[in-house]
Amino acid sequence: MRTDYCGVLNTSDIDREVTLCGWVDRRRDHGGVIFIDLRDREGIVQVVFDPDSAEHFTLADKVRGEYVLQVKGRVRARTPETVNPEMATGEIEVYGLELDILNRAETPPFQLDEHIQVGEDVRLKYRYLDLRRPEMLNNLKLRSDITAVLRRFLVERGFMEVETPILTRATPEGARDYLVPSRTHEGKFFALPQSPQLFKQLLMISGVDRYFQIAKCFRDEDLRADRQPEFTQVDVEFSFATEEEIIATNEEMIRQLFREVLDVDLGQFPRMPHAQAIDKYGSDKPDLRIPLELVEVGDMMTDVEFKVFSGPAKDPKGRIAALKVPGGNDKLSRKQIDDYTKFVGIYGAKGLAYIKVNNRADVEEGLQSPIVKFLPAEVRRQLLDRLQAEDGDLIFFGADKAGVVNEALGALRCKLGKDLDLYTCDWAPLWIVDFPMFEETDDGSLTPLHHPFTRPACTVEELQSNPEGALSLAYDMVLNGTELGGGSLRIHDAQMQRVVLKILGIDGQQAADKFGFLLDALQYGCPPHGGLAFGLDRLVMLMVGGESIRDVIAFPKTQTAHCVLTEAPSRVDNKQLRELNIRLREKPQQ
RNA sequence: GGACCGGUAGUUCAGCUGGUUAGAAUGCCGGCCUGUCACGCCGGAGGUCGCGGGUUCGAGUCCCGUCCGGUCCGCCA
Repeated sequence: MRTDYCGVLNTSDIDREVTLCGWVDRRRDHGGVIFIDLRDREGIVQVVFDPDSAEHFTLADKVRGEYVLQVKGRVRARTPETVNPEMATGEIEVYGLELDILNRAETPPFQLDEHIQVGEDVRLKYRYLDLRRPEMLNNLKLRSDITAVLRRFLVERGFMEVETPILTRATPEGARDYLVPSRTHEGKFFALPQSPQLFKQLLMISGVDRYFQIAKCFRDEDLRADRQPEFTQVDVEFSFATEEEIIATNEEMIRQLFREVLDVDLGQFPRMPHAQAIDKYGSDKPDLRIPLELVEVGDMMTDVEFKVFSGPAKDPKGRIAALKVPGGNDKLSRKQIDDYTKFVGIYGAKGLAYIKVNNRADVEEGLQSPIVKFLPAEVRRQLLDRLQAEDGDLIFFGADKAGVVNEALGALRCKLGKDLDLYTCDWAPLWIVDFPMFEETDDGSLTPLHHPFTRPACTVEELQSNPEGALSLAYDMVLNGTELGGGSLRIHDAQMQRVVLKILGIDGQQAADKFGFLLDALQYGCPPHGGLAFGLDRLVMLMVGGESIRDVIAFPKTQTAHCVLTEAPSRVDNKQLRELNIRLREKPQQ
């Protein structure tokens, strides 16, 4: 019977008899002594077979090749002069007494050494070997620990885990759905859930007043390093709770998670209104580790002889913001500034004006910039005062539609933080609150900033008279510039729900078609309720310090939503297609 | 839908302005040595330079197309 893990053995185990199972990680044969680095999910230990051991000869015959082994042996200290404490195999070794070869193995297609970076496609094709690497196994283990802590936290507070359907109904808005054709209902389709949102609201009506679920969600949109087509939400909902209770409970949950898993105290999370986040950071998920802020300077630019500035300054939808990089003169070369100009171009900025503050006291000669000649001395002085600029500072400007300025300077702020390593702390959590209810799309119509079931922070009458100005009772948890989770109080009143849908351009008939079951349900005594959902993959990624959620998902997809390992998606038999009443337009190529 | 980076040995990469037989490290195979630990030494095998087309006397290298992997914009209520 398996009793031990290689990697957790230490000096306190000396003289213990152990049974180990694992893979041969490396093998050496020195002076008749055979050394095997045996790897299991916890790490590696060196097993020694000396020539006097009967098992030695079993192995010596087969000293080539790869194996899955079971070893019985005794833990002992290494002789001090031969121990290299920096080596992965540590201070102890196992003296092998018995050896069973459980299976043969091919040489792995790539080396599992930690110091060799292997390409993503090879790793994914042989994911089962990639996961054998300690850092990947550690990521999976941490993910398991994290869900264990979250489950325990929620269950202890009376939350009930309820599973909701994977085969469900297409929702008309939001992301593109993954569809599943129905065999028994010709021409009809299930959709995979983008989130359990509506089901958890229905559960509130059922009286499940504290619900949670660790739920798979599916969205057929293009992938990113932090976006996979299937991902996991920690979904939580409360009946009869205030926004304050919901925020406090979830904040405590994340705080406890960090305390237990990482031994990190996150402290109390600050709260910031959405409008302030946009003003100061150009983002609704600001990275507060970076001590840079956008400063509004549009008011002093309305009359300057520089249309790039005066235009947006006079445009009610325009914005001019400045971003001061303290000491940036020395830190940033001309080429880097050019690169940043290109960088903000990605977000639609047409340029990136800047001023180098060489001598703050001399506004005539002390400022170095392609644009400073357009600014009167008085404006220069005002500008330097407002930014509290000092000699050596570099000031970037964004001037455009507000959306472009926010996107561009918000992204530049994060890039500068990273490039110049400006981080002031390891963890910067916060809540974003007071979201607008709607945002305007390009064609002038309104779309929900959160989702159409979010409760407005106003009455039906106020909402109808000024929908653009309405705020919602929504909140996002942000950590280090990543949106970890978001939620809201929901609409529990059928009348309010109809009004919101109407503002979104969904009339009664459409609403009945699309959300009829929800509107019906709201009439049967829906308690006031609200909740939120965390992106588990992003949370785990941040906690393990990963760059991509692929590193915390056992079997992720590539950027084209392809599984290199199973080669899914794949063609299916014509028989299957016929049963589903699907005919392909073109003959599939083999 | 778009921008950018990459694709050369099992793996990680080098290969300049086009010019002999495409290299290194590591892994693999064989031998030697050795309480070694990213051991060491000697030898060997291993490549349709992603694919297709074009330019050229000549293409890994230049051009066009395409596929794959990645980063990002759009998209992601």
